[in-house]
Amino acid sequence: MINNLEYNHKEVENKWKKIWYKENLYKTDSYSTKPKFYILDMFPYPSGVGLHVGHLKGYTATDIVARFMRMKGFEVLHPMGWDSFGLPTENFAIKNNKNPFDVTRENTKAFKQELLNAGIGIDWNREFDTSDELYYKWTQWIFLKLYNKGLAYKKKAPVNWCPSCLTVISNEQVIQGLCERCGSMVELKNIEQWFFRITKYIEALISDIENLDWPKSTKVSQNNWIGKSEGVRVKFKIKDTKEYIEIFTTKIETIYGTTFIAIAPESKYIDLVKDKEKVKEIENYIKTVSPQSEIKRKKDVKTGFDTGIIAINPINKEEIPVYISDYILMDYGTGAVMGVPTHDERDKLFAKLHNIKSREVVDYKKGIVVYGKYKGIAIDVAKSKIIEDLSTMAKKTTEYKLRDWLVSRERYWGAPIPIIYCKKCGEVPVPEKDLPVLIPKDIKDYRPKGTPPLASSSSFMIVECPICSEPATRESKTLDTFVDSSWYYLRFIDSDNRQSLGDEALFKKWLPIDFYVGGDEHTTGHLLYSRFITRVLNEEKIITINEPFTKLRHQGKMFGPDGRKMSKRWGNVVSAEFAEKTYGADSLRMYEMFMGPLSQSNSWNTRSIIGVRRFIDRVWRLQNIIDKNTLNNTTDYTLINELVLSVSQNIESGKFNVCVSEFMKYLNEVEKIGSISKESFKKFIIVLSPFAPFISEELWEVIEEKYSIHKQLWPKVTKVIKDKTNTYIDLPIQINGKYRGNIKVLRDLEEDEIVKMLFKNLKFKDKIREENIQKVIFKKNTIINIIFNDNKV
RNA sequence: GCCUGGAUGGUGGAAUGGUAGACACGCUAGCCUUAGGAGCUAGUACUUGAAAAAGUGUGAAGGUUCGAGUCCUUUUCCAGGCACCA
Repeated sequence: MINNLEYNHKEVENKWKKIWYKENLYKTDSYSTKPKFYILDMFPYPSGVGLHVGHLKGYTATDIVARFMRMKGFEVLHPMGWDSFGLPTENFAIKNNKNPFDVTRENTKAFKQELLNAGIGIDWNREFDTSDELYYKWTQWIFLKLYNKGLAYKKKAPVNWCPSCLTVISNEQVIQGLCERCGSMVELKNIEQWFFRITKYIEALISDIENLDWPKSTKVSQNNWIGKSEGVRVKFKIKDTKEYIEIFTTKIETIYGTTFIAIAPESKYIDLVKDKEKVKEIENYIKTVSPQSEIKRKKDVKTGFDTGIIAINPINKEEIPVYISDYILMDYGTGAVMGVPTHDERDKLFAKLHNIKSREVVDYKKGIVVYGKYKGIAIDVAKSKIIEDLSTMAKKTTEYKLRDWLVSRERYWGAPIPIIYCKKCGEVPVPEKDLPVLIPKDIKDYRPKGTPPLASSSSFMIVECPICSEPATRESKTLDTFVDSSWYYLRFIDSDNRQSLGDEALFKKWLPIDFYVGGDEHTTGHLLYSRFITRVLNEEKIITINEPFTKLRHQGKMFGPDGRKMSKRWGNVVSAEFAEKTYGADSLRMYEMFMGPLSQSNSWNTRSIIGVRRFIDRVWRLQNIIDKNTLNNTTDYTLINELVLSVSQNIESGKFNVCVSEFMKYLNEVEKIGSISKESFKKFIIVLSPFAPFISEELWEVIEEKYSIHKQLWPKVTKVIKDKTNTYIDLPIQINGKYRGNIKVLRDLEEDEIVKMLFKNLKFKDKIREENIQKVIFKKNTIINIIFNDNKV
């Protein structure tokens, strides 16, 4: 038997986590008539490193909210799954000379055990991982939906190639020119790849983010990534020909200052050069700059080459030179710019290097044009006048930075793209009845080689054409793991469904996700892709929502005790297992919440967790001072009511750190009193249970209540009663706006009564004179501020 | 360069425009103990003071207000994101 002097977390946790799991305590009834609440964590890659204390920060927060909402009478869906396809798992398998299938099984098992150890309340009936055949069948099915709508297409284009991962990666996976996963410098390669047409939904993605309850910074970053800008395309005629070069600018008001044109090395305008000698020289120049990644191009040196072509500025017929330069990006605007050295830093650098003249045409401080036809006119006015003057040579347009999503990968561990190539019929989608297209297991060497590993399996590759039955071959590339994670939140609603992606009525009932928690590193990847896929599935009438995540919050990072990112390299990883063994899961959970606001990053502090552990021990000892006679004690009643009220409010506003301090304050008060009524004790452990599920369940049993505390309703908050202990309050006194102390007054006492009291009060009467009062500011039961018309106080 | 957050004791952090520093860590002193990395009590922003108390104080400078950590303007520094996007 567990004694009541010392809290034995190991024993208590072992006992309850088994019972909870066996009885599936957190099972969600899909068809419940209660109001629904769908709360979700960004599901993890089950990497081999195991779960560290940082992972648990977000999971604990969602667990607290889930438990709170459950007790508030909601049917709560809080599921968990594993993002097991993709590079993290595959690279881990390669490194350890294992098979990705086995690695996934081992790692998900370990992760799941850690979540059980931490007392995270999940409905495990709905668990899946993205490499399950039954899951990726529907990933492929979604691909086919997009294919049939013309939203999945193949094209040859310069794409990002990671020379270490030996695959292409999407723009979103390139961080400052480096591969997100391995940090290698990304190269540009001109190869054929599969894309999803996310750009078709670009305006909806911009406008609909507005009303979401998301952190402002996340909304802003996503919009910056989409990068909408309004401007003008202008045609510059080539001298002595009928040809044009079209440029894009957002500052049409500076067109009078154009002293050159610059085009990208990949630009088709290079064909305008007819001189054979020049063409050769240009080809040599291009070899030195292209194709290569942006980071390789030095930003302070803007190389270039004079093409010899002369362009004519349509606004003033000036003749200007056309250069090729590596600072012009092919895939933005028209791949050509008008060079205005005075009003653009990059043009200035270029002009300086190539001795091109410049001219100031606009004064941005004064907001007026200072050169040309519209000298002295406000910029806004001049803009539209110039566009008018250019007439057919100019066209207002909108440009975006966002490109279509590159989804194919030259890797093994992903969902095969369900396409068949037939010599007769061409590109043929795999019929729905033939899904899933399974990953071949007969591949000896699945490591990346630069060509798709799937291509080495003849049993996989050789197939009958679904149309003509002639021999055909399969597409051997696999899908980006972000395709898997762009729809996983739907599958939890109906995870066992074999007939469809999910039941329509259940989708309608459970979507959207009411609360979503995860790292902010997914802002321009996962979160954007999910919004896109949600829109497509809405158009296909599979779901009825446009936006998947109504409310989103990010958990901050957990750094090591040394303040650095937790990493094997620094030896500063604090494993969840270690923290649980030493201090107990409840202490760990409460400490993670107590450290500060959820969104804030913190360093793990091994010393500080002691404080929470002490609190847990004191909660355990509280059972010794339960007093049946305290039942009618009004202080006891007031205290617990205030606690319930405050914890409710602070959970709702996501201030879990304040909740923990409220529990501590309450305990301090109760210990001072020396006893607690059984009713208050029950309420106390109920409101504590979302934070510390183990000790509260054990104490619930100790006081002989019926299993389980986690099935109880949240205590109702009754208004704090006015009673004798509450009649007097400490009213702060300000004199000339400065705090001078408190006086004890009757609750609800009016202003003049209090002023009278002050003149009699020993502490204040010598400092103030009645005839000098200029003004009194009074807020009932809050503050009184007396202003004197002399400065003698 | 652009965007977004921050800046409060020795530390993590509290604070609907109304007593700044709650709560906790650490530290100091005392008690208890064979022992303490256990427990209990008291103290702990800074300056002056034995104390009572007084003055100062939320990165800096202004402003609004009876009253500002909180609102407004300017500015410095730190963190994060984006970045040759015309």
